[in-house]
Order: sequence, then C-alpha cells, then structure tokens
Amino acid sequence: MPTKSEKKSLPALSERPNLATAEDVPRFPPCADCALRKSGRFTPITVTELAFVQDFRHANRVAPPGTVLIRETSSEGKLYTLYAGWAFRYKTLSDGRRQILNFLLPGDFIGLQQHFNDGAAYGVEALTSVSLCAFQQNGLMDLFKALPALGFDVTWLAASQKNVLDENLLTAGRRNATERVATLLLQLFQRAERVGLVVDGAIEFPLNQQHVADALGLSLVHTNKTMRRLLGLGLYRIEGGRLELLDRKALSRIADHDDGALRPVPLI
Amino acid sequence: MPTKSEKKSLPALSERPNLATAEDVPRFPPCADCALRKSGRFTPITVTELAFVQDFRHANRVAPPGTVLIRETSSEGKLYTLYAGWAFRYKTLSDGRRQILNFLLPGDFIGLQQHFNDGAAYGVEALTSVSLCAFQQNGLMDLFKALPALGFDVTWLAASQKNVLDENLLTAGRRNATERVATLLLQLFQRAERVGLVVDGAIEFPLNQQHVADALGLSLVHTNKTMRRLLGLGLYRIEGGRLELLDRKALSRIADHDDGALRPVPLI
DNA sequence: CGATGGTTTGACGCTACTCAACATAAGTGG
DNA sequence: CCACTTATGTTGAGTAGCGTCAAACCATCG
Repeated sequence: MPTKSEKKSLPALSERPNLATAEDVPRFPPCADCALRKSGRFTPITVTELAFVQDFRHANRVAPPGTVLIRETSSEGKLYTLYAGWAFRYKTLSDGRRQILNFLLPGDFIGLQQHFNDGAAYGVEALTSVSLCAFQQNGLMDLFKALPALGFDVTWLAASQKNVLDENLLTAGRRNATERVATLLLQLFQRAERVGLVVDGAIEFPLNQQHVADALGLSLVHTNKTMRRLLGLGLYRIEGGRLELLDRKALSRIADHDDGALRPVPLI
Repeated sequence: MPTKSEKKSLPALSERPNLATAEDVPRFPPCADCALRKSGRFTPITVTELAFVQDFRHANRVAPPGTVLIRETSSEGKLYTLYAGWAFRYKTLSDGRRQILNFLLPGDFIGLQQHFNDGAAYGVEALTSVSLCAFQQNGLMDLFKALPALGFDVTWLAASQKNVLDENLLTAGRRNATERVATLLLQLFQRAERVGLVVDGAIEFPLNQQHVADALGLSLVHTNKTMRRLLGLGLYRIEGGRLELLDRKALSRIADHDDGALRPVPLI
C-alpha cells in the first residue's frame, strides 16, 4: 500500500538564500503592469479585456509555504490566478494516503472546479511563498457575458490543465518508477520554461521527495532510490533548491515523453 | 512493467441480444426533441440556447463498437456530444502500454482539448455503438460570443470531466487493486445513474477486463483475480453485459469513495 | 468444426512497499 | 556554544502485491 504522507510541510526549502524567485514576493501592480503578462509568454489580450480583468480582480493574497489555499473539504468557490510561486492540487484518502494531482505554476487558474462543485473536492497547498490574484466569486458568469473572449480563455485554461492531468494519469497508471521520475522532471521543466522561469539553465525546484512520491504514486523510499539512480546517470542535478536537466534527450527517451516547447496559454 | 494492451477491440460484448441500450441506436431528432435532454437529467436551457445548439450542430454520426472516433495522433479539433452509447478516452506509450483516461457516457462533450491543442494528444474509441452530435469545428468562439451561457456550460462540462480525472488519478496513484476495482464499478454506476441509464437496478456494462485493467493501471491477470474476489464477496454481478451492484455500502467503504447521487450537468 | 476473443487459473519472479536505522542540515532554547 | 529537536535525505533487509508467462476453458461465429 502506498505511503502515508506528512500532514504538514515546513518552509525550510523555500527559505534558502539562493537565486530568488518566490522569495522576493512580487507585490501587485495594476493588471496593465502585470509582470507576468509583460513577459510576453502568454497569449495576447485586448485593452478592453485587460481592463475587465483588473476590475474582476477582487483582492490579492500572499501566503507562505505550506499554506492550505483551498481546503479539501470546503466548497467555497474561490477563484485565483497564481501570480508568483508554486503550489499543488491534491486529494487524500481517509487513511492519509495523498495523491498530488498536479503542480501549479505562475499563470495557472485555480478553483474552477469547486465553482461548479460536484461534491468532489481537492485541496490546494502552497509549495513556496505565493502571490495570488483573487477574483470575485460570483462574477464568473458576468465575465462570460461581458467578454466572451475571456470566457473562452477560461475554458482554454481548463482544457490545458486537463492535458496535464491526462499525462499524469498515464504516468501513474502505466509508467514504472524510473519513467515516472523522468517524466515529472521533464514536464515541470517544460512548464516552467513556458512561463519564463528558467534562469541559467535551471529552474527553482521547491518539491521534496515526499512531494515527488505523492505526485507519482510511489513510496518515499522507492522514490529516493529511483531519483538517486537517475542522478548517478548524470541526467539531472538539484542543488540549492534548483533543478537543472543535464540530459534532456535521455530523460525524454526514458520517459517516452515529447520534449518540445509548450505553446503559450492565456492569462486571466 | 504494466501490461501491453491489445491493439484492437472487437464488438463481441456489445452485440449480445440483451436489454437493449446502445443496440438500437437512436436516430437524431431536432434538438428540441432530444431524448437525452427530455430525460430531465440535465440542467435546464432556454429556447434561444436550444435553437443555437441546433444550429451549431453540424452533422450526426453513428459508429459501431471499436471505432476510433478521434485518433491519438490527429490534431483536428473535432467537437462532439455523445448522444448515445459508451466510449473512452485513452493515451498509449510507444511500446503499446495503454491508459484509459476516462469513460464517456451520454451527454459527455468530446474533443475540447484537441481544440486548444498543445501537441498533447489522446484517442477516443467507441465501446458500444455510438451516436454523436458533431459540431462545427471553428464555431466554438462564435458560441461563446453569441450565447455566453452556453460557453459557461462548456466550461462547466470541462470542469466536471476534470473532476473525474482527479478521481481516476487518485485511484491509479494511491489505491490498491481491490480498491481500484470497487471505485471504478461505483463511479461508473453513479455516472450512469445520473443520466438515467439504470434499468431494473442494473446498467449496461460494455467493458471487458482489458478495459478495466487499462483504466485502473493494472495487468489483465491481476484485474481478473481481483474482480473474481469481489464477485465472490457478492458485491456485484455482471450478467449478459449488464452490471448490478449488490452491496453499494460495502463497495463505497472499500473504495473510500462517496456514494451519493451526482448533480446534473449541462448538455450541449 | 476450427478460429477467435474473452475469462480463468497456477506458477514464478520482480518491482515497489514496509520497517528500521542512520546521516545531515538547520533551528531552538538554555 | 551546545544539547536537543525537526525536516529531509539515504541505505539496507525482508516481503508482498502485482506483473509475466503459460495454458486451459468457454462462448460465439463463420
């Protein structure tokens, strides 16, 4: 039977004084000055739409690592865009076994499912310090009505999160431990790359091995041994909380996972 | 390493002359007479919206069991609503290992992700004879513009499919074989129940054990042994291609899965 | 009938899990 | 500054759940 995971995680990792990414939490400029959007790594948006989004944004929120942003039991339909930092969605069984469903990176839209709640629930927890743009809970329909293109973008984001879930399900269901680790490293790197988080060929990597295990459906011990093996093969390096891929071709081959640049997605 | 699955599946199961469901393929009435919608098991819709949907519907399609409705490699953005019958979405690794991502029941909206293609691909295959409403490929944005409420519904459907994926990922990642089978049986029954497919306390069950294995990330042999065990415990019965749950409480307990009625979702 | 697809069962082996212990780094309070 | 604690990573030993291989059984079909 799979591992039970710890109930709490501590800030330790994310407080290392390294190349800062989530450490210096960005404040919240008006949407027109949004650093994320200005990176040019998202699909374009009109000024009208931008103004609407600004108006739709209801509040901002900053939270330290380990914060539960959405409780697994709650059914409040909070809506966020992750502006900076890392988080993850998860579900747990009643005996504590935890499955991480997917990791959330800047630009990801959070909480859409709760909004249409089915009773089904998931939790969201911050991995690093995070900054969130919080939207009006009941305004989603208004957004669709006022600016259909934005509604379209919301759907687009939902669809691309579904793609990630598809991949993760394939991984958990049909890949062995080595393939799983390779897939995860590659996938996270690709996703970070898309939103411009690569600095000096490396990305921040705030996961501990328990997170990796819970994301891949493996036990902590086996995850460790598998990661150690890939490390020994010189395929990647994690130092100072940052991940560098030393042989993407090999990882891509092991994972049987395409290593191409991901297309831009919208930013709400 | 997980099982390789068969490349092809044949109609065998679905052609049994039993209580007909997908056998007598429904023809396509105008949307106003849609049998599915008239079942009252979907969220309400206005006449204006209904007219638009009718217009948005571009063609109909009927396909026999085993038909590949969407090829895993294609990136054409076909859009369908499954009107009658069962299908499933899947991904395969290059050596043939297959993961079924989720099963599709009447009312499910198909093809949304391809529409926003990321390079990521999945296939869709008919389990039974299926009837599909095919929509205009490039008209999705028009739909959002013309009737935002319909766009909202599309998003809603995407979100509820995401919920199913979340559950399936939890299952594949953290449940053992017995729990997985129990979860699948219960989940399919609940979903079938929601759209009114229960007749005499049983639903059509067109999956063979290879499908179950591929959905749960198990090998065929182990799936068989596990199903046999649950059968021996008198928890369910499959006869003549129909599934009956004999002890939902027990299944729900084993699966650690809530056994409540699912809420209605929209129908496009 | 033989052919085919699906189900079932037994034997065996390996991957991944469990248990347990130890190492390391960082933080805390005295 | 040190003893103590906590989080995380590492390694070894033993085991079991699940995969693989192989063969048989059964039903349907041409």
